[in-house]
Amino acid sequence: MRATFPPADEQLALLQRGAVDLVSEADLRRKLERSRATGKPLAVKAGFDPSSPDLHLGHTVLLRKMAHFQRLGHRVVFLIGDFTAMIGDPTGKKATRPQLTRDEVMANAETYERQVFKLLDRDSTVVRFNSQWLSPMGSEGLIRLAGRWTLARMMEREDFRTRFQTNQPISLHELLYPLVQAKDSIEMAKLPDVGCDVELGGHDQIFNLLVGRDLMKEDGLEPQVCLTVPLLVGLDGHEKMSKSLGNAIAVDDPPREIYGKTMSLPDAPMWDWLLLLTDIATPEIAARKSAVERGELHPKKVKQELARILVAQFHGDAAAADAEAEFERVFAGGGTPDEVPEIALAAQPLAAALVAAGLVPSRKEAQRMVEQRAVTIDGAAASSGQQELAARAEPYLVKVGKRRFARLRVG
RNA sequence: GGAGGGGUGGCCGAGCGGUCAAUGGCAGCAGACUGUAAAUCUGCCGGGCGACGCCCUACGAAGGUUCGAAUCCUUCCCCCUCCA
Repeated sequence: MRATFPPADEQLALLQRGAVDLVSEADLRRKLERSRATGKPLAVKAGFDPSSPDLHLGHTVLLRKMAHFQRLGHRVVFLIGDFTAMIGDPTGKKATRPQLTRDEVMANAETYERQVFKLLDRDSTVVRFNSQWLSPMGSEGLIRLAGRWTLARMMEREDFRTRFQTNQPISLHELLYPLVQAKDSIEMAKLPDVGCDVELGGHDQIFNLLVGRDLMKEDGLEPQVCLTVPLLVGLDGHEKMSKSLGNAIAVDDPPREIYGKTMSLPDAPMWDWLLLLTDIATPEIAARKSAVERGELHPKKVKQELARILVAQFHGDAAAADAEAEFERVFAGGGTPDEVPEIALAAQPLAAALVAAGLVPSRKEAQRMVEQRAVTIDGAAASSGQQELAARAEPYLVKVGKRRFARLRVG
């Protein structure tokens, strides 16, 4: 089957949207033109670490870029770094990650696939595991690989350099990571059913991607084009989105949560989110931004549009509409969510009940919440943590803070 | 291999025998104001309890000295610097 591709310029426009690095544009254009001429789609590589399989919006920036390639008729290779994950990457300072077993890796990989195909087209996606070529390499192969780079060149990488300069530890095996990743590209390029024309990554990956490009050249292979996307800012509006920082929206989050969390995003990063997470045309985003700056458009409106789009992306339009209606009713209207979890408890003091219901982590905390008038029972502020929640036919409607609700059925 | 510096609550960082659950900053939580935005103001910010007092756990780990230790001693683990 000979595919037909749009003109290279047209393709470039989409592919460069939101991109940070593109090395090089000329190479990419050449590859695009060749694939047009031959009808052979490009192979686009992106690697994923299977140690924490919960995808969040930060990952989807990259996945969406992969989807852009697919939309243009190209093929993506979803590379699961099972080999590297089993080594266990201790980069994150103290958090020495537990080594994953084969079974855990496979289970995580499955979880990945389930989430990933919300955004990617299954038919034009190839899933690979890098243990396929890294395992047989052995220590000899690894040493040979290490011999292909120098410390000086490795220290060109910014995070290594700053860690070195600030006397932070750098484990030797961390130095191997860029090389191993490069090895992935080399091996994939050699496999006829895989290939590696372009490698995608977050902006923090640019060094690794470029090592791959260099080593491919050295091996006489056609070098990969390196394309990076920005790291998405998380809900705090400051740090990059990550599960461990608690500032993430997970792909698996329920619709109303995606909507609500999005609405809590500070205004400033909202424009980046529109660019990186939606298909709204760039000029239209700019138009909204200037309208907001002129005071002609309320920023909340724009954020709601963003929230709707994000929910729809993962749960469909109906869910988006529902989430918005719910949001307006509960937060703008001060109402009660229509789905409040109901929890059955024995009669006990309020503070204990809040803990039992999972609304607060400890009784101390419950006590504090009550003292700060943040706890409401049936609409009235609770007066004391010791107050007894007596058995009652009707459940108590309890609210803690702005967004924690529960119906406590006490019997 | 040698010499020296250091490991404190989510992070940074004071304390260096009692008055230390541990100053301060950041982050976080709650309240006010709002648009579940930002900024600002206020309060909270280890846990438990018959609870404005008491108890438990906590200052890398384990022992010890002492009426009493985050603070002193011993051993161990880890990090960093300089020399080789």
